[in-house]
Amino acid sequence: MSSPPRRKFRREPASQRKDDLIAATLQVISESGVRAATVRTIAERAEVTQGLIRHYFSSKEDLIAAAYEHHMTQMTDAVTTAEHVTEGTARDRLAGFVMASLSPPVVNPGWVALWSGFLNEALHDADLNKIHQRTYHHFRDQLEALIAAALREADLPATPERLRQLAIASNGVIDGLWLEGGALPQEFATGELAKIGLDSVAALTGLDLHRKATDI
Amino acid sequence: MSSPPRRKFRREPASQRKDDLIAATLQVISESGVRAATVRTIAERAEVTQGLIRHYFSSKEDLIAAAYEHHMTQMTDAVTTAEHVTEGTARDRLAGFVMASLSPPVVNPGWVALWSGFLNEALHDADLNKIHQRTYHHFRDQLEALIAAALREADLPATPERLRQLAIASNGVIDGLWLEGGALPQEFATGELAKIGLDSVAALTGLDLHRKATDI
DNA sequence: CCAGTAATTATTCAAGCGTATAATTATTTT
DNA sequence: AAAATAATTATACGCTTGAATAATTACTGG
Repeated sequence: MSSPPRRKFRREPASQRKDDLIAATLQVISESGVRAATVRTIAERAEVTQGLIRHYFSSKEDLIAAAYEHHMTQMTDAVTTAEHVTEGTARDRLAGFVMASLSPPVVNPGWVALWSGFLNEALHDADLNKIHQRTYHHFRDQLEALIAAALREADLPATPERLRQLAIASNGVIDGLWLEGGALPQEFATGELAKIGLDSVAALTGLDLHRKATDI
Repeated sequence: MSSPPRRKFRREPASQRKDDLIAATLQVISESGVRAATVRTIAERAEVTQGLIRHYFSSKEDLIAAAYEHHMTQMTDAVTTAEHVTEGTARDRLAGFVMASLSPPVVNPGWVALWSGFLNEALHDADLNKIHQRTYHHFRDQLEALIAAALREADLPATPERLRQLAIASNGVIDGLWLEGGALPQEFATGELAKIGLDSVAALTGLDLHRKATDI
């Protein structure tokens, strides 16, 4: 009649625990999809018991939203802080932005799984929809600013309307290629998507994105 | 102690019933996401009892796969059989293909919900993954054939490699814009996405897709 | 080093899940 | 019109789900 000993545990700072639970959520969804993201599976991945989730998040939905926010921030940051995106000529920064968006670790089946799972939820959940809307705009606005700077730099003026269309189109081709590369990794050779993406944004904007500025 | 009367029903041809169950599955997922697609919810939508699903499909997973296949076929067909895509010059057919891909009913939140939900499942399910791969290729191959014909028609020869890249890029921008239009419908004016898509494919391929061939 | 606190585990609950099987009834066959 | 058939409903089973609550234990401030 001996009951198993109560499990040992450590008390972690709240922010650390929350981050761990968010990380566990992202791992589960990226590996097994949204349907697998149950409180028990997530808790197991985080090596805690399920009750703890409710101690830090008011509901599972709340945790999912936090994980969504975290993932989209991480993904945008992975692009905007990548090499060649933070310095150099505007043209080089734009090229770096496109390259980073279409190379590992941004192109990655797990991240596509996260993105598709969250999007599917966002389409019928107002809270998640807001996150989607906000992060979409944030990414596109960054891209539009880079395009605007590169065009100005090349003395190719563009009206606000045309700038908007270029940003939407460039964002579209980046998104589409990113998605295809993550969903069908074996389909594309190393660097192929990045090259196609760079060529495409160049063709759309009329900019030459290949030669480094210093080579001119 | 009177038990409620047993519910009346009609016997339908097997193919009709299967189609109804598939249609109900698509309705549920498009309205409420993959997580809402339970056998009971689907059966209720199809106005039958849940046991019937197992009479026609060996498992819920089997029904989901059938619904996926059905939806992707329907979506591709909606594009490839649209007005201006089946006849006219190659350039007009290509333009019609792009326009149809980026206009209602193809651009539609419900269809994005279906697409994202199925993709999320496909990323960790071998059977669904095959459907994804096959339907992706089918769509892209159709697009590549149209681009090839339009380039030939305009005396702009392209190597197979360049043709592949143009198809990937064009497919990417169409997918990306389609997705954004379906996920954020209020974001774009009527016809805006179709215009941007047409401009983009024109810029990518070097073709003028706006003037009708007869106007030359 | 002890008392207080709250982070964490453990347990419980009602509802929902996919599936299996038995009972019924609409339709077809003879 | 009766009998056979199979489409459909009804019921049940074991498991999982998100959430609520109770019991413990690691840590902190005195």
